[in-house]
Amino acid sequence: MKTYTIRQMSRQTGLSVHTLRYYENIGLIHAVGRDASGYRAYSEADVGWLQFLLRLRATGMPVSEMKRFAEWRSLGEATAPDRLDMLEAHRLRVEEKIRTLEGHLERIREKIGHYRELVRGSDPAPPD
Amino acid sequence: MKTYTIRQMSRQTGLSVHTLRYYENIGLIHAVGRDASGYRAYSEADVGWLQFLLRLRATGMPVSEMKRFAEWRSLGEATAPDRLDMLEAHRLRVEEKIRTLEGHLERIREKIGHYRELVRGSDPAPPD
DNA sequence: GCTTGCGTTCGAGCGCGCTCTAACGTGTAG
DNA sequence: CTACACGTTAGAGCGCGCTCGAACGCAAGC
Repeated sequence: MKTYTIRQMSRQTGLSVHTLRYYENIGLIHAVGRDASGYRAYSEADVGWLQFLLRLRATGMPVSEMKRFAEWRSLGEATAPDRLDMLEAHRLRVEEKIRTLEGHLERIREKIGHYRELVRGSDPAPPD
Repeated sequence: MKTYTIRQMSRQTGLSVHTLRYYENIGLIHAVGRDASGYRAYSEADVGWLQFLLRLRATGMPVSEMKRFAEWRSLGEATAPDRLDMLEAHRLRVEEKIRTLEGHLERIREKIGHYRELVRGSDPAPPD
């Protein structure tokens, strides 16, 4: 069974080694294996889990909530409904966030339109 | 010419009065008028500007960048091209961000699908 | 066997964007 | 004239999510 050092893990996930240890400390990553000399030995499953965590982070889930999720996960399948609820709530928030961003984006485009006119209008010596 | 107290402004924008003063301190809002007793008297233009600032914030522009924009704005029309450039760069970032979020969202939906199966499968006594 | 490099823990520090406190001035109602 | 709400400033403090430093251990090459 292939394992990864913390450095390899850092490269795989883009997280710093500091952050990897931090995530473990605060309970986001549970029970990372150790090799003979006490070094962390991450499994493939850990890679997948971290990538999932990063997805949650990237979509704006607060670390505190990710912690709850991680806790439930470590408690086994009985908590699957709770995790499902959390994910669905999160999905709604992300969908809402995208809609909001799209609204803002449209207004920013309008603003850019105004600026384009302004800049074009005040250009010294327009071509033709 | 209608003006607003800081409290009215707070209600209009959703920013706290603390934050309104903070924004002024750090240079995001320039030259707010004062009434006879030294109280801030925000103009309609200030409202519009703040709403624009909030749009930039909500789309993830860092305050430091907003400061540069505000500075340029206070320097007059000559800086319009700079502001246009900044807005276009920002627009690209927002568009990219939305795409990224949509990608993550899709994977989260898949995860939810897996959880639904898991939860459904382990349900005690499913109906029919 | 010593250097070099990667690993360990624990705890302090930091950057961002606010948020709040203290001490004090203003203005209207009773 | 007093109460009380609302305003002012300068500056300290905070919550989040890392990020880094100090002091130390293990291991592979010269």
